[in-house]
Amino acid sequence: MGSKSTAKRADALRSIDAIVQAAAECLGRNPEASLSEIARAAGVGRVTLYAHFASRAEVVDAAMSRAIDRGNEALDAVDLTGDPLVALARYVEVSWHLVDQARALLVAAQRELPAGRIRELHSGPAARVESLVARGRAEHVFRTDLPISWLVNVLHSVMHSAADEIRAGRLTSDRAADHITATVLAAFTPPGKPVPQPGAGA
Amino acid sequence: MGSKSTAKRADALRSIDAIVQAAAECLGRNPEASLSEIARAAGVGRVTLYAHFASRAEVVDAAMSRAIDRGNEALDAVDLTGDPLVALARYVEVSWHLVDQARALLVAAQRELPAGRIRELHSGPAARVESLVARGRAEHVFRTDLPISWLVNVLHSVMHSAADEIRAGRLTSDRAADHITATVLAAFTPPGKPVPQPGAGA
DNA sequence: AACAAGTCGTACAGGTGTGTTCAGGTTAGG
DNA sequence: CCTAACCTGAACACACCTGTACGACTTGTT
Repeated sequence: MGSKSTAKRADALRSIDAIVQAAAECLGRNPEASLSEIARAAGVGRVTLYAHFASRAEVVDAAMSRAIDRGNEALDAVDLTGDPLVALARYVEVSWHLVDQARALLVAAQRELPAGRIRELHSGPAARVESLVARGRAEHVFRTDLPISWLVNVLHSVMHSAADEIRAGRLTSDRAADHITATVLAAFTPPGKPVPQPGAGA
Repeated sequence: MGSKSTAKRADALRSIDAIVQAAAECLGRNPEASLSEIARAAGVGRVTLYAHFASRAEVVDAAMSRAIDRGNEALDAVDLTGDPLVALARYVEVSWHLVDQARALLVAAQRELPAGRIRELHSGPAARVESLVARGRAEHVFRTDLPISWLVNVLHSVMHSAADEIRAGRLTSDRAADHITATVLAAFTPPGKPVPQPGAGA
């Protein structure tokens, strides 16, 4: 495709980037942040924002896409092979606070974007966890008496739970990952089998 | 205190009740439902609402208080003594959809009411679960390597998780309680001990 | 340098929600 | 039955957000 016709100026690209970044931050704090607020946080005029994004939905979409891309990028670097227990711990370590920051943003997206678009954006990261859980089940490490979708949802719920506890001042960031993995690994253990202990390898 | 001076008419009391009830329903569906919407749902003029509640915050507070009271009432009828595992299962059975309905309402409250008020309203139900979890820990049935507040939060998170799954059509209401208890009991199991099986009693 | 692209503040129009006021109709309760 | 309390729709003032239009100024690119 010819990229010559729409040769944007470096100036404009900088503005767009600042806007998307500010949108991710503002919407991450408050899903109903106004465009004025976002523009101000980006250090640009409100009119400039409208010069690059036709509607609020476009801004939300851009911010959401950016967050997903960042997340995918970080998760690509994580080794999810080997012992499912260890792999899951590695996954949690990287993604728990990513998921947290994206939560409020997701709320904004759910109100501004069509459901299909949400699913489209979310399908990438979701598939990663689902296949890991499926593998753990096949290897008899994770329980099979509950649906995969349920287990994945529980994982995300517990990560959100950690974010809540931190906000409430009842948990420190450095202990969050440990709490999450300890909880989830126990929740994923097949009935009758002993809950894995932190020290015990394999 | 003289209650004679403010002898409200039966008419007014009926209106107030209708408003609070409608508020609980509307805010339960949508945390940012307008007062017009609530008044309409209550079958009452918008002005009438303002005759009884000075501000939006007062309406939210009344709706929230009502929901908490209802919840407390229902929970008072639940026997939380005996085997903590069974007691927890009984608690989940009654409260999981109660918690769900109150969730959106809580979101509204968090935006309209001071944090202290929220904590005040929420302290009653919270104490109940906390003491149950504490007892389970004392009896070596629940894990002690994680804080009580964390375990309680996980319980609530998993209940929300179930509500999400139902809304997404991946879970039916009748199976929700089973999924929740199966998950939470495993999550609460001390490391090294086997996770309880549904069929196995005591 | 010079033109186009970008940015800016201001201002306007349309929409929605919040509180308040007012005059007139309805109903409960002594 | 009769009064005061209650309900009502309509209307107003205020605030905020969205989206658009305009003229003037600044900046990047060639």
